Amino acid sequence: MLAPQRPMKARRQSVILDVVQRESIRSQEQLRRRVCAAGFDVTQATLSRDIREIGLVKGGASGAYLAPGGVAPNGKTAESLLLRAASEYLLRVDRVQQLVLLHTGLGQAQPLCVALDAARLPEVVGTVAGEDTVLVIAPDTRRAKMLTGRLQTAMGEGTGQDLGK
Amino acid sequence: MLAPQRPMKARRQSVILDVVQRESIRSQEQLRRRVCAAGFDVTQATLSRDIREIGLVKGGASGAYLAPGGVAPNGKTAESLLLRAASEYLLRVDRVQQLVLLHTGLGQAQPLCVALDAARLPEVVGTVAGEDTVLVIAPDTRRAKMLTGRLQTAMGEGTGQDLGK
DNA sequence: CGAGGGAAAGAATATTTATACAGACCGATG
DNA sequence: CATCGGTCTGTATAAATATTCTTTCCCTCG
Repeated sequence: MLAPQRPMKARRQSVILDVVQRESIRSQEQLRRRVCAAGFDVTQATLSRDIREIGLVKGGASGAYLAPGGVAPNGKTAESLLLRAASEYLLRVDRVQQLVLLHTGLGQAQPLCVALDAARLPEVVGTVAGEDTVLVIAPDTRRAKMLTGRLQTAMGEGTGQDLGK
Repeated sequence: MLAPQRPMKARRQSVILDVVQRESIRSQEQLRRRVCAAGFDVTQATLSRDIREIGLVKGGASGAYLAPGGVAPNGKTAESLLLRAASEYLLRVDRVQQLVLLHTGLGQAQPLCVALDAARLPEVVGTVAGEDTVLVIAPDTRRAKMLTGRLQTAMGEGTGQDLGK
């Protein structure tokens, strides 16, 4: 033990929660890298214990770690909230004609969908939130493409595909 | 493999869901014993795959497997409710590429849609319920086919519930 | 001050879970 | 019928996770 350990554990666990909500974490090793990058030098064993204490849950279709209750970030303007939600929840964007599929971690489609609705973008006619995906119906293919690009930018880097089926 | 494997998988997964809800299962080996006892000779590998498909989640304070979305106190799972809803309302299933159309009697699309959403199937990205039709968007054609088959089976099997209870 | 207790965490390891691979089994097709 | 394509599964194994054991650091008493 080198580092001081007063509120250490609590802060670390908070970081863990944050990381897990921000991106899709599928192993403790992957998580460890993130947490280390955030300045906490931890081992897998400790993470295993932390995860249990926090009550994180692993599995679902995505196989990622999830926070049980879901998340509710505090309000900003609709637009900035959407950007924030996109950067936080959005994992991938696909488009099929005028339909856009937004992929998130399990249970995160709902908050993203709410943010998207609230933003009232002209490209969005309607949305349907699944468990880990939001279906967005755009007026036409052109605007679906616009939306796709916009969200991919917000996401940070576009990993999505654009199948024209 | 000697036994026939028609709706095998679906039944087995349904049993898994039941077992997991009935008692605290903390490992696949433990689950395997229960499922075997229910008449399904199955290996850990298959359970691992089933668990992912069903969308079960492991962790939390208990470290047990959980059905996402909480547990119904009366013991009815979202899955069994869906089977019941399907057998009751579903008249026909069509598929067009990755879109699945569920036909019901007038005014019955909504309840079926609710059941479908609650089941959180991995093949279901999102749903839109009309008056007598539910549109289901699957991630791709393959899973749309899976869903189609599954629902047609449920539709044919009248009373939905399985053996072993 | 010097036990004694307890939380915290690393190292090593046991246990558990996911996966690569291959075989069996349809169903459709030519 | 032979073949191809798909799904489903078991076996063996890799990968991931939980746990045991041990040490280090505070505290709190006496």
